[in-house]
Amino acid sequence: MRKPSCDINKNKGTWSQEEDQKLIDYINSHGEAKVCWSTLPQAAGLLRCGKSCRLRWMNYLRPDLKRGNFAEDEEDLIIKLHALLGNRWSLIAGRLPGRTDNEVKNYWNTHIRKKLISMGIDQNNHGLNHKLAPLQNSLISNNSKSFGLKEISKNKASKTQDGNYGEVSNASSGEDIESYDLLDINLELTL
DNA sequence: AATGCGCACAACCGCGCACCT
DNA sequence: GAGGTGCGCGGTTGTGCGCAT
Repeated sequence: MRKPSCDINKNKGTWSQEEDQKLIDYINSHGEAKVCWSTLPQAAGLLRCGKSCRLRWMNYLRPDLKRGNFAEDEEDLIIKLHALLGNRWSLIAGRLPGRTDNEVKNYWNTHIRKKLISMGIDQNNHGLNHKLAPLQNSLISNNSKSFGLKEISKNKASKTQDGNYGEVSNASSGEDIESYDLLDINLELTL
Protein backbone atom coordinates (compact mmCIF):
# COMPACT_ATOMS: atom_id res chain seq x y z
CA MET A 1 0.00 0.00 0.00
CA ARG A 2 1.40 3.37 -1.00
CA LYS A 3 1.05 6.10 1.54
CA PRO A 4 -0.28 9.47 0.43
CA SER A 5 2.58 11.44 -1.08
CA CYS A 6 2.05 14.31 1.31
CA ASP A 7 0.57 14.46 4.79
CA ILE A 8 -2.61 16.50 4.85
CA ASN A 9 -1.49 18.16 8.09
CA LYS A 10 1.57 19.66 6.41
CA ASN A 11 1.84 23.21 5.10
CA LYS A 12 0.96 23.81 1.51
CA GLY A 13 1.25 26.72 -0.86
CA THR A 14 3.88 29.40 -1.21
CA TRP A 15 7.05 29.04 0.83
CA SER A 16 7.89 31.70 3.38
CA GLN A 17 11.37 33.23 3.73
CA GLU A 18 11.71 31.51 7.07
CA GLU A 19 10.98 28.11 5.54
CA ASP A 20 13.42 28.77 2.71
CA GLN A 21 16.13 29.72 5.20
CA LYS A 22 15.55 26.59 7.27
CA LEU A 23 15.86 24.44 4.19
CA ILE A 24 18.99 26.23 2.96
CA ASP A 25 20.62 26.04 6.38
CA TYR A 26 19.91 22.35 6.72
CA ILE A 27 21.23 21.43 3.29
CA ASN A 28 24.29 23.67 3.68
CA SER A 29 25.17 22.04 6.96
CA HIS A 30 24.54 18.45 5.85
CA GLY A 31 25.42 18.58 2.17
CA GLU A 32 22.96 18.06 -0.66
CA ALA A 33 24.32 14.62 -1.52
CA LYS A 34 23.61 13.29 1.98
CA VAL A 35 20.08 14.64 2.22
CA CYS A 36 17.28 12.15 2.74
CA TRP A 37 14.27 14.08 1.50
CA SER A 38 11.73 11.96 3.32
CA THR A 39 13.24 12.69 6.73
CA LEU A 40 14.52 16.19 6.00
CA PRO A 41 11.35 18.11 6.94
CA GLN A 42 11.34 16.79 10.48
CA ALA A 43 15.09 17.14 10.86
CA ALA A 44 15.04 20.70 9.54
CA GLY A 45 11.96 21.68 11.51
CA LEU A 46 9.76 22.18 8.47
CA LEU A 47 6.06 21.41 8.24
CA ARG A 48 6.35 20.31 4.64
CA CYS A 49 6.52 16.97 2.93
CA GLY A 50 9.84 15.76 1.59
CA LYS A 51 8.76 16.07 -1.99
CA SER A 52 7.85 19.68 -1.49
CA CYS A 53 11.23 20.40 0.10
CA ARG A 54 13.06 18.70 -2.73
CA LEU A 55 11.11 20.64 -5.34
CA ARG A 56 11.73 23.94 -3.59
CA TRP A 57 15.44 23.27 -3.35
CA MET A 58 15.86 21.92 -6.87
CA ASN A 59 13.87 24.62 -8.58
CA TYR A 60 14.47 27.77 -6.57
CA LEU A 61 17.02 27.58 -3.78
CA ARG A 62 20.00 25.83 -5.34
CA PRO A 63 22.88 28.33 -5.51
CA ASP A 64 23.82 27.46 -9.09
CA LEU A 65 20.45 28.38 -10.54
CA LYS A 66 20.17 31.08 -13.15
CA ARG A 67 17.15 33.28 -12.58
CA GLY A 68 15.46 35.67 -14.95
CA ASN A 69 14.40 35.63 -18.56
CA PHE A 70 15.60 33.09 -21.04
CA ALA A 71 18.14 34.35 -23.56
CA GLU A 72 17.41 34.03 -27.24
CA ASP A 73 19.96 31.27 -27.68
CA GLU A 74 18.47 29.37 -24.74
CA GLU A 75 15.02 29.63 -26.29
CA ASP A 76 16.44 28.45 -29.58
CA LEU A 77 18.05 25.48 -27.91
CA ILE A 78 14.83 24.57 -26.09
CA ILE A 79 12.92 24.56 -29.36
CA LYS A 80 15.52 22.35 -31.03
CA LEU A 81 15.73 19.96 -28.10
CA HIS A 82 11.97 19.77 -27.80
CA ALA A 83 11.74 18.87 -31.46
CA LEU A 84 14.20 16.09 -30.79
CA LEU A 85 13.16 14.88 -27.35
CA GLY A 86 9.52 15.91 -26.93
CA ASN A 87 8.30 16.72 -23.43
CA ARG A 88 11.40 15.38 -21.73
CA TRP A 89 11.82 18.49 -19.67
CA SER A 90 14.48 17.16 -17.36
CA LEU A 91 16.61 16.15 -20.32
CA ILE A 92 16.11 19.49 -21.99
CA ALA A 93 16.89 21.32 -18.75
CA GLY A 94 20.03 19.23 -18.41
CA ARG A 95 21.33 20.91 -21.54
CA LEU A 96 20.69 24.38 -20.14
CA PRO A 97 23.07 25.22 -17.29
CA GLY A 98 21.28 26.80 -14.34
CA ARG A 99 17.82 26.03 -15.64
CA THR A 100 15.39 23.53 -14.15
CA ASP A 101 12.88 21.21 -15.75
CA ASN A 102 10.02 23.11 -14.14
CA GLU A 103 11.32 26.40 -15.43
CA VAL A 104 11.79 25.06 -18.94
CA LYS A 105 8.36 23.45 -18.89
CA ASN A 106 6.68 26.65 -17.72
CA TYR A 107 8.57 28.73 -20.25
CA TRP A 108 7.56 26.36 -22.99
CA ASN A 109 3.91 26.35 -22.01
CA THR A 110 3.60 30.10 -21.54
CA HIS A 111 5.89 31.52 -24.21
CA ILE A 112 7.26 29.19 -26.83
CA ARG A 113 4.13 27.12 -27.42
CA LYS A 114 2.09 30.22 -28.13
CA LYS A 115 4.83 31.63 -30.30
CA LEU A 116 4.96 28.49 -32.42
CA ILE A 117 1.19 28.34 -32.67
CA SER A 118 1.00 31.97 -33.76
CA MET A 119 3.64 31.22 -36.39
CA GLY A 120 1.58 28.29 -37.59
CA ILE A 121 4.23 25.76 -36.60
CA ASP A 122 3.26 22.38 -35.25
CA GLN A 123 4.25 22.52 -31.58
CA ASN A 124 4.77 18.78 -31.42
CA ASN A 125 7.30 18.28 -34.15
CA HIS A 126 7.94 21.88 -35.29
CA GLY A 127 7.70 20.68 -38.88
CA LEU A 128 10.96 18.87 -38.44
CA ASN A 129 9.79 15.29 -38.49
CA HIS A 130 11.42 14.58 -41.80
CA LYS A 131 14.75 15.65 -40.36
CA LEU A 132 14.38 14.19 -36.91
CA ALA A 133 13.06 10.74 -37.65
CA PRO A 134 16.43 9.27 -38.76
CA LEU A 135 18.16 10.78 -35.76
CA GLN A 136 15.58 9.53 -33.31
CA ASN A 137 15.70 6.10 -34.88
CA SER A 138 19.46 6.00 -34.65
CA LEU A 139 19.38 7.11 -31.03
CA ILE A 140 16.96 4.37 -30.15
CA SER A 141 18.24 1.55 -32.31
CA ASN A 142 22.02 2.03 -32.36
CA ASN A 143 22.56 0.42 -29.02
CA SER A 144 26.24 -0.17 -29.44
CA LYS A 145 27.14 3.45 -29.87
CA SER A 146 24.32 5.38 -28.27
CA PHE A 147 21.47 5.05 -25.87
CA GLY A 148 17.79 5.23 -26.60
CA LEU A 149 16.05 8.23 -25.11
CA LYS A 150 14.45 6.11 -22.40
CA GLU A 151 17.78 4.73 -21.28
CA ILE A 152 19.35 8.19 -21.15
CA SER A 153 16.56 9.69 -19.14
CA LYS A 154 16.07 6.84 -16.76
CA ASN A 155 19.66 5.90 -16.05
CA LYS A 156 20.01 7.22 -12.52
CA ALA A 157 23.69 6.45 -12.39
CA SER A 158 24.26 8.84 -15.25
CA LYS A 159 23.01 11.78 -13.25
CA THR A 160 25.66 14.03 -11.84
CA GLN A 161 25.33 15.62 -8.45
CA ASP A 162 23.92 18.84 -9.83
CA GLY A 163 21.11 16.93 -11.44
CA ASN A 164 22.44 17.06 -14.97
CA TYR A 165 23.12 14.04 -17.09
CA GLY A 166 26.75 13.40 -17.70
CA GLU A 167 28.31 10.27 -19.05
CA VAL A 168 26.05 7.34 -19.54
CA SER A 169 27.36 3.89 -18.89
CA ASN A 170 26.33 1.23 -21.34
CA ALA A 171 25.28 -1.62 -19.11
CA SER A 172 25.47 -4.22 -21.84
CA SER A 173 28.97 -3.47 -23.03
CA GLY A 174 30.45 -1.71 -20.04
CA GLU A 175 31.50 1.21 -22.24
CA ASP A 176 31.07 4.81 -21.17
CA ILE A 177 29.15 6.85 -23.64
CA GLU A 178 29.19 10.60 -23.71
CA SER A 179 25.55 11.23 -24.44
CA TYR A 180 26.07 14.98 -24.20
CA ASP A 181 28.53 15.04 -27.05
CA LEU A 182 26.44 12.63 -29.03
CA LEU A 183 23.47 14.91 -28.75
CA ASP A 184 25.54 17.94 -29.66
CA ILE A 185 26.87 16.28 -32.74
CA ASN A 186 23.47 15.07 -33.80
CA LEU A 187 21.93 18.50 -33.28
CA GLU A 188 24.67 20.13 -35.30
CA LEU A 189 24.21 17.66 -38.11
CA THR A 190 20.47 17.63 -38.11
CA LEU A 191 19.32 21.18 -37.51
C1' DA B 1 -11.89 52.30 -6.26
C1' DA B 2 -13.78 47.85 -7.30
C1' DT B 3 -13.80 43.83 -9.85
C1' DG B 4 -13.16 40.72 -13.52
C1' DC B 5 -9.91 38.57 -16.59
C1' DG B 6 -5.74 36.68 -18.38
C1' DC B 7 -1.07 35.58 -17.87
C1' DA B 8 3.13 33.81 -15.73
C1' DC B 9 5.08 31.11 -12.57
C1' DA B 10 5.19 28.41 -8.24
C1' DA B 11 3.70 24.33 -6.27
C1' DC B 12 1.10 19.99 -6.00
C1' DC B 13 -0.25 15.37 -7.48
C1' DG B 14 0.02 10.87 -9.29
C1' DC B 15 2.70 7.64 -11.48
C1' DG B 16 6.71 4.78 -12.70
C1' DC B 17 11.18 3.23 -11.67
C1' DA B 18 15.05 1.76 -8.75
C1' DC B 19 16.52 0.04 -4.68
C1' DC B 20 16.18 -2.38 -0.40
C1' DT B 21 14.50 -5.94 2.70
C1' DG C 1 10.05 -12.83 -6.44
C1' DA C 2 7.03 -9.77 -3.72
C1' DG C 3 6.19 -5.84 -1.28
C1' DG C 4 7.53 -1.41 0.74
C1' DT C 5 9.85 2.99 0.31
C1' DG C 6 12.08 6.98 -1.72
C1' DC C 7 13.13 9.68 -5.66
C1' DG C 8 12.40 11.88 -10.03
C1' DC C 9 9.45 13.15 -13.77
C1' DG C 10 5.66 15.22 -16.35
C1' DG C 11 1.01 16.96 -16.20
C1' DT C 12 -2.02 19.84 -13.87
C1' DT C 13 -3.67 23.15 -10.64
C1' DG C 14 -3.26 27.16 -7.60
C1' DT C 15 -1.82 31.75 -6.65
C1' DG C 16 -0.38 36.35 -7.28
C1' DC C 17 -0.05 40.20 -10.12
C1' DG C 18 -0.94 43.51 -13.78
C1' DC C 19 -4.13 45.35 -16.86
C1' DA C 20 -8.65 46.56 -18.71
C1' DT C 21 -13.21 47.87 -17.86
